[in-house]
Amino acid sequence: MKERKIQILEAALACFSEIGVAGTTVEDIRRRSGASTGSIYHHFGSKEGIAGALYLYGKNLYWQGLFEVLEKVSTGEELVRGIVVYHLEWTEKHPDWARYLLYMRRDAAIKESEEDLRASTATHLSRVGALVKPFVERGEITVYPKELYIPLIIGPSQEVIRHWLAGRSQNNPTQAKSILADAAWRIFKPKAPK
Amino acid sequence: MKERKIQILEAALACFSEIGVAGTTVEDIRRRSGASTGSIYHHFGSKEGIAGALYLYGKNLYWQGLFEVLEKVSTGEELVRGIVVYHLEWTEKHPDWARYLLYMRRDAAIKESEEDLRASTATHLSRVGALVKPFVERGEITVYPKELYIPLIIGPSQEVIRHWLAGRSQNNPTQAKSILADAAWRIFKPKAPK
Amino acid sequence: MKERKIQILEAALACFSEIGVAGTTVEDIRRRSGASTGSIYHHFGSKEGIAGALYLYGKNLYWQGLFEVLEKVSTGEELVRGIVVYHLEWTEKHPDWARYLLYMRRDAAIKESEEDLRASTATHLSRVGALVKPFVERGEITVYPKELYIPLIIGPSQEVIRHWLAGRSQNNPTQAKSILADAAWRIFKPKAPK
Amino acid sequence: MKERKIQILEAALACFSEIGVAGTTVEDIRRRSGASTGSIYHHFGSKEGIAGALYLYGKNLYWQGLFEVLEKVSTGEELVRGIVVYHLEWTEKHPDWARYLLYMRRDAAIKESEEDLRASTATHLSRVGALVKPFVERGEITVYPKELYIPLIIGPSQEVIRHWLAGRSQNNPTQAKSILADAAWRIFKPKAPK
DNA sequence: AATGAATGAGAATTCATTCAT
DNA sequence: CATGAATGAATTCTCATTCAT
Repeated sequence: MKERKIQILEAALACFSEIGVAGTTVEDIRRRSGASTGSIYHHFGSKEGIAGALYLYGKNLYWQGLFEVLEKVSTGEELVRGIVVYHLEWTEKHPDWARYLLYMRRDAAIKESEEDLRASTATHLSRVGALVKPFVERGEITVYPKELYIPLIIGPSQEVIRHWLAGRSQNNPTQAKSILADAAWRIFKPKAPK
Repeated sequence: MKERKIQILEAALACFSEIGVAGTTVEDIRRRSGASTGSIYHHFGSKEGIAGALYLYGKNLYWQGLFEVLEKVSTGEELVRGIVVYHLEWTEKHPDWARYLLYMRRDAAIKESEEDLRASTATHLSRVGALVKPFVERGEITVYPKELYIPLIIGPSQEVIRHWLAGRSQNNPTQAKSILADAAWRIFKPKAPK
Repeated sequence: MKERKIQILEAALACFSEIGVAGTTVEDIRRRSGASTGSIYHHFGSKEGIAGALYLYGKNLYWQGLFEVLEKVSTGEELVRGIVVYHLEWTEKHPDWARYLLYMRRDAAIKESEEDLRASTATHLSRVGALVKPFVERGEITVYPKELYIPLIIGPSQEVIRHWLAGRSQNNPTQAKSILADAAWRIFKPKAPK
Repeated sequence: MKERKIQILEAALACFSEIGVAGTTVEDIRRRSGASTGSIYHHFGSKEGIAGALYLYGKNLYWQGLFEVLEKVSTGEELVRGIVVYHLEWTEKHPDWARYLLYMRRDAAIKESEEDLRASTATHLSRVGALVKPFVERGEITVYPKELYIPLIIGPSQEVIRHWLAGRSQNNPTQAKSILADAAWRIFKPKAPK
């Protein structure tokens, strides 16, 4: 991507994270990025356009890191714990991105109908599905309805993260990582001896 | 409460739930409620005033129902399962309220500093603490750091709810209630036989 | 109509006439009318809204005057000459309105699809039709295809008016009124003795 | 002329004709022509530059055709009817050009002050004057004040054309050509037998 | 000649809030 | 209490034009 576009996205992320998308004005982004108003609109078309591009970009960052983790795990337990720990660590390392992706979900939902986001989400999910499938087939993790995997694995972590990102908690998310990983594994550990 | 005030609050809830507080204009509320601009300001002073009154009211609704559940449970398992099920059922029954309370959380952080909300939240939490304490002391549920109880119990349910409220899921939250309750209980069931 | 609305319309007419609709900014109208931006939008919704309301208002002015003329004529020749002369005199008396109605025709065409303008135009035309019909039936004026009456009667006058309004002619339109009325009558005078 | 220049002019004509010069953005022309912004400015210097070049070109097209007609007529009646019919036919054949020249008239007033347009208009008018003069002198057409010739000959046709170009009429202009030519001739036919 | 990113002044419009009736 | 006109600062977005490559 072009230098200018990146500068604008970085400024936007900082602003959005600090004062929210609604609270951020294009003027804020202009000032912070050093770009001109026209340039911003040239590249992104609208404030929503910036938000959408940013969401896509951030999501890709998150998923790329996750895939690296998924490719290294060899047991069901490593899989479940790996996802939880990655989620907590990534968030703690990139709080701005995490905050943005979390709070933007809804607004982004509008844009999600657009080609790019839809396509990217579909690709990621099917790729994850493929990586997880073998563990399920080998009976290394409990079988659940498809749409419950994500909630069951990262649900508790998400709640912890929300509190922390909202500034309502002093404890870093990773402080609880072993408890949260244990909890997730309790949910996914097969009942019968494998 | 006067008829007019209630009309305004109902209209506001519908608007806030649909397009968020920031996205809702006073004009939207005026149109939907049938009240005049002046009347709205007469009753609530500001847009934030409406949002605050609504938040307080909705939170009380949620907590009151929860207390009724908590007062009936007699075992740790009933406690954990009861909370999960209540959470899912209440949400499904009051999606507008649920959506509003969920999306307001962040903005609420600001408002939470205000007298009423602070006081109410503190009261609720200590009351819950008192109700839960005996079960912990009796060893009926696993001991966790204080700030992890809520995430561990309702985290997965929250994720399911979020998807549903955002319209990204066809399945009603309560469809998964037994799985989610099971999962929560797996997390809280004491390791050693009680 | 309320005082403020009229002030805004008057200011808008002056501006539009002087520098065109496209060239006029809402700020121009605000300054000239003394109203606030918000008030302008409260009453008209948009710049186009002002243009539309103005068009409707001006058209009514024109037609009302025309009806007064039409009600007084008693022969076919008086009818034809009366229309021509009225058209020239009205224009010369209200150059701002004339300019606006003439140049706005096209843009107004967009708005014409809206209830008000459509309805008003239909009403006027049918009323004129009713007033003219007797003369046609009595054979006092030549019969032409319906859609050609207006072009044939005021076509030449329109061209003269356009030049004058555009500032490309020193001669007032009414200077040519007898020639233009003669020409119109030549077109409509029945061939055979009536 | 270079291919690129022509592409730009054609795109500009289409745009200007559809939504007017003021309503057309350079971006519209860029998209439609396939040229780059820079290229457009390289060739024409400004949006006005395109409009001017186009106006000059279109006007010449119109006049050239008219001269061909004028050179063939041998009687006053042929002259008057010839102009009317040419005007209607040319318009119907080149609606984009007609629309553009018509709607540009006012803006053109400004540009008319520029060298090229002024000179060209003057040349055309004097040439027409020279061609018409003999008929006047021979008494084959009625004498009118100079500035009324154009309005009297093509006034009604212009009105018909305007309606058609604005899409407010289903009937093609040429459908009415014999009536309109008759009407014009009634205006110009000498009273006394020639 | 061509390209398209960059510019920035200026425009339309929004919206929470106030206030006279 | 109710009404709705009025306010005006703030915001998003447009667009002709310039300029480096």
